[in-house]
Amino acid sequence: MSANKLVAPEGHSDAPARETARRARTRERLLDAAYRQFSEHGINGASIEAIADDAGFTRGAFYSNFSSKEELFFELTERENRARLETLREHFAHLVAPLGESGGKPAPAHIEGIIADVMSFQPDIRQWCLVQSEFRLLALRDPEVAPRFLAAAHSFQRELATMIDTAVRAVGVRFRIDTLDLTRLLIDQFDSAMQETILAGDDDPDRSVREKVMRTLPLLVHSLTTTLDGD
Amino acid sequence: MSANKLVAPEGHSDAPARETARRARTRERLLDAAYRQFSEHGINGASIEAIADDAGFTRGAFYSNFSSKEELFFELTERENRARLETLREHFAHLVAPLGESGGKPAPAHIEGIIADVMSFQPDIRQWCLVQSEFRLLALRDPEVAPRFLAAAHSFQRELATMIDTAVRAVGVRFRIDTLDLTRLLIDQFDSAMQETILAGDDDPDRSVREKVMRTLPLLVHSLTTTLDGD
DNA sequence: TGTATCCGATACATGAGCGTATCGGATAGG
DNA sequence: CCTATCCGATACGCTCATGTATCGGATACA
Repeated sequence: MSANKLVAPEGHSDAPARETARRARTRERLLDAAYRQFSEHGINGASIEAIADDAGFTRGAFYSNFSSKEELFFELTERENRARLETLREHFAHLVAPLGESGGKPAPAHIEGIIADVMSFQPDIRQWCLVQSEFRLLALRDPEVAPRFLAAAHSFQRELATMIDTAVRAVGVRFRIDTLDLTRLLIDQFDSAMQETILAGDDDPDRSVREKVMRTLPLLVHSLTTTLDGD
Repeated sequence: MSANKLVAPEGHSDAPARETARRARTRERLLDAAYRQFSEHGINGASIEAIADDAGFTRGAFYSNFSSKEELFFELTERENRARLETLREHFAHLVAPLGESGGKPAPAHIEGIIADVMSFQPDIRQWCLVQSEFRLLALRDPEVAPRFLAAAHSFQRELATMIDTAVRAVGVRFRIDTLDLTRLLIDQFDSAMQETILAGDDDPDRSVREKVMRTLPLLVHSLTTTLDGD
């Protein structure tokens, strides 16, 4: 019975972090494995042993790093959300750079393409969609996790909304509805396309999703936009 | 070791149904219990014993009526889908009756209200949403169940699309996009509102969903419609 | 009312997953 | 190189869910 965690190991520092590089690595590997297992079997269907196995460990490693499957799941969603926001920002930066360079405003008709570009760049669509669905379902059932899910969803929505907003301003059009509402609408459409694609058993899901989105999004965006000069 | 099912009990009738009223009742009770249990704990989280208990039986009754939890789940979704389609049709019939009676066409501006009415009348929103989400997630993961889910979803979409189509014709407007696409869009919006409502922990979900839908749907429908006389 | 059949209850065996206590190799610090 | 500590592996006991085989009461029918 060791008293490792019971007494703070630091004398004067208030940083509780006592993480070895080794520990961090195994945590990452466990998270990676959890990503695979959760997306394939769901949070209830994936056993702790299966996750540890997939990561190349035994359950001992798991219990040394996490206290429960839920904790692991939430850490996973946080990590992935961070990563998504990061790639989203990067991708957007690459997109708006040429807009400023060319000097003149691009054709407003291209706004749909820009929006589609911003949203379509989602690597690993399938796994992400599955884990996200699992997260949502968990949140729908359990009032305790609902705030977590809503926080993640909202932060993503806000981020994307400001991006769409600046892109739209740069192009010189406005929407007839609140940008955040529109963003939610677009996200819903995107999610729906993702799910349909997966359900159809389509290979190359990324391309298929983009095609699906582009089938209705242009008219939708067009119908909801107006130029800054009037109607 | 009885040979009940091994030999067809009928001499000349080709109807394989040998269902007692008793048997049918216990099946219904089991399905009801499964509805509650699946919506609360998910298909993986609900044990067979819990379902049987909830129905007031033991597992013996379950195994006497179903061969697996999946079979039970699919029968449940089929039963509920039938019920949904039924109430949808009924509700629509009540809605269009006054349209024909009054002789004149109602104001096209009311088309959004009609659509919202048609879609909003969904009893037991919460449980249905949860089971539906579970079904979708299962289908996303398992290519074997994807067709089942798609079949149910598409039949619902088609039904609703024809309803919207006739309602729209009666009112005298047209959509600028394919009716089926629009229907899907509306269903997505409706589902999204349902989920948000549940996530917010709102009581009286039915009212809340309708409010949410009405916040964006009118403008959306308006932007996508055009009168039959031109633009 | 008597009897054959149906159907849900009960008992049992089995396996999977979980959490903990403990061990031993790896690693960092001197 | 030596030692204290860390951390993942192993072994154990336990609970819960499953599937089956069998039993006994209910039900239909004469």
